[in-house]
Amino acid sequence: MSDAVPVETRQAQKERTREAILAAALELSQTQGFAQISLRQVARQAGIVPTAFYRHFESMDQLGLALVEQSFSTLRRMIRDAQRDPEVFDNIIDAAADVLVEAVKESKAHFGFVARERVGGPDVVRTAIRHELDLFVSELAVVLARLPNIENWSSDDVQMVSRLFVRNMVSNAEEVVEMPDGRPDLEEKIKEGARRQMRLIVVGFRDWRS
Amino acid sequence: MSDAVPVETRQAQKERTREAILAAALELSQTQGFAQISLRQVARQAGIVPTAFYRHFESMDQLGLALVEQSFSTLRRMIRDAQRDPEVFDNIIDAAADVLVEAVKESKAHFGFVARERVGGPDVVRTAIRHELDLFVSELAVVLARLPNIENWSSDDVQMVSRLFVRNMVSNAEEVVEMPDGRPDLEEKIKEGARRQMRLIVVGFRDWRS
DNA sequence: AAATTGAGTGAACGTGCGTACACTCAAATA
DNA sequence: TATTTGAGTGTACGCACGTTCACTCAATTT
Repeated sequence: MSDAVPVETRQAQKERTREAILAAALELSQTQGFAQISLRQVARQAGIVPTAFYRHFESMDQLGLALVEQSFSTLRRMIRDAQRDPEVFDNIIDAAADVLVEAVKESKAHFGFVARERVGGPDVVRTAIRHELDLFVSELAVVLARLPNIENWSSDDVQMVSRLFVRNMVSNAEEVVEMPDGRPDLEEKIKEGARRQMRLIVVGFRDWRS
Repeated sequence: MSDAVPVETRQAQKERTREAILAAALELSQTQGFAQISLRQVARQAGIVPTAFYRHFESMDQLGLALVEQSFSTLRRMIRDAQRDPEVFDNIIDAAADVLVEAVKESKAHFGFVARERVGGPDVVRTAIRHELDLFVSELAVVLARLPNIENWSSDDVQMVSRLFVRNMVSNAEEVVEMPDGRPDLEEKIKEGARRQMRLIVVGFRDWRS
């Protein structure tokens, strides 16, 4: 512990390589799916030798779990930001449709990862994603329960509606992810579709009897 | 062309092997996903030598497409049968929920294949499944358009609702497929959830304004 | 009865894989 | 300054893969 030229390089360098591995795996997953990419491909793309991979993850499964974590932290931050917006409380539907399309466009890779590996990934990854999505449904249910039309519903019903919303979110995210790049018209179409679907569900709220 | 002891064995034998290959691939797909099973695994499970595979399919991709076809023919037969049932017209919702759970239970493997490979499969398989599902949405839209509440909707709206139903069908099918085997309670829960979701959407119909 | 066909065989190939092991050499520590 | 640490290297291994090719031998055709 004394004077040294670099402020902190060792730890930071390691972190940078770790990020490179995560980024490489995320990119390769987009075209081939996480389950079919190999440790060697990831290492090659990340610019390291295969054996160096083990300094950061003990297996591809662990790398997959790290990607799940990264993806959901992106997703949660997005929802948290959206909740701060006062417009959201007034008009959840249009806001949600906008937020969805915009956020997904920004984090295509992470949304795509979740949508794809939720059903196509290795066992351990699938399980982790399902668990995160279940958490997400419950979190959204808490938000929904405070909305005007819903405040005196049974909690079972609120959970169900929350599931319906999340399910649609995942589906719409799939569509955005599959969307070709330079097509703002398609984007607007998906947004409009999401808006209608949500409005339809919300209109159902009004006449709901359990 | 004259008398022979066997009635027809050559062609039939070939067909049996083909079915064995399809069955083997379907079973292996359930645990690992179609994209990660190998030609040699399929051959092994089907009881043939790897090279014999090529007598029936020119590649794994072609085998995948054959499985898509098989799965959707199962699915279509199911819907056709359900439509004959007069109860369906009176009470689509409960009927659909019942039909869904029962049919999916009966053809778990095929539904699972569609749900899984729709997003996780090889490119060519994904494309084929999406195309079939789009067809399916349009077919369902025709049926829906004849229902009391909907007959004077715009066709855009009907398509949208049809998409919503198919989307939910796929999601619920996923849940049934993931369901552990000896749990009739879970099954009833999923059925009830599907019923509620569809009812919610239908209630929305009544107050719908485009 | 003789000739043809084609589903299934079995050995062999080149390739990419995961992982082991012994290594280097700069940053971190003492 | 001398020592330790640990991220990244390079070789080497055994294995499963897709595909090739020349083959057998029973059902089918002539």
